[in-house]
Amino acid sequence: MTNYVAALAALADPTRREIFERLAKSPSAVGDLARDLPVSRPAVSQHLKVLKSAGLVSDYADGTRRIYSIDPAGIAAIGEYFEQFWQQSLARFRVIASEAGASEAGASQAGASEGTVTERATHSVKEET
Amino acid sequence: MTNYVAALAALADPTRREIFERLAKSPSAVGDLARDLPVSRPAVSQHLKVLKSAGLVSDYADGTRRIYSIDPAGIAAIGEYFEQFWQQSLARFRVIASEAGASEAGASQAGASEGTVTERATHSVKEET
DNA sequence: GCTTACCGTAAGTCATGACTAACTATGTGG
DNA sequence: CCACATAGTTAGTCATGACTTACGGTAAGC
Repeated sequence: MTNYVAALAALADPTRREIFERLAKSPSAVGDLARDLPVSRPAVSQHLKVLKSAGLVSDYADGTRRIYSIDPAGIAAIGEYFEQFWQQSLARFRVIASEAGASEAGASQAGASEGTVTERATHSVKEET
Repeated sequence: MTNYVAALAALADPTRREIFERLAKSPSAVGDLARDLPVSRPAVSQHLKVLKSAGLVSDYADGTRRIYSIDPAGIAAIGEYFEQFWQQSLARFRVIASEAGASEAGASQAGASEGTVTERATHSVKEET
């Protein structure tokens, strides 16, 4: 877990998230990224600096160019962070569901339907009013 | 997936993250949260509003008080978002490692964190709503 | 060596949002 | 009905950070 705080702050910015998602599709140089983005090249450089220090991307030199690609470390850090809360939310949810029965447990409007993580929730919760 | 964008933006703020983590430990009222935090009660109220619209917390009335607790939906949204990139980063990593061999692939030093999140990727359970 | 291409850094501007203080609204108990 | 307690809302202030322009620095081609 490199630093989930930095990773969260980094991906909160739309431009940075866009850069990150493009790098997830394919590694790219700074200029190539800036060419397809609505911001200047220095802006992209600054964003990459933030992403790198957050452990979300890594780079290497190729002549005068620098090729950036995503780094699994940062993703893993965030994954572990939320895994922790996932457990806690499950425990809480189960307690409320059992002791409160059908009072206010329906407060959470489970919008998420399918998805690996959501399934683990609905799998164990089993709220049979 | 409720809205991973809003969820990421919400948890990027330190105060909001602190509130969220406290709610993960135990559901609380607004005043109780503000009493243990270095900010005023209206500030907590505003943060809770953001967290709620991001699907990260849910609330219910208890007299004049409002009890807030974490909502699994928001966590699930972020989980799914990163799950997607986890796959891509793994694929990328494998390609680079195999085709580059020992050139400059050492740029990304993320071999350590394989276990934890990888498990989640393989955990695809399924169920019907 | 000199030019060209590519990138990072510095300084400065400007908008977003986090915060407080004052007010309003609603529920509870005498 | 009145006093109290709790919480959401509004207006305004202030700091953080996202962006651009200008500059410096390094590697490749002629």
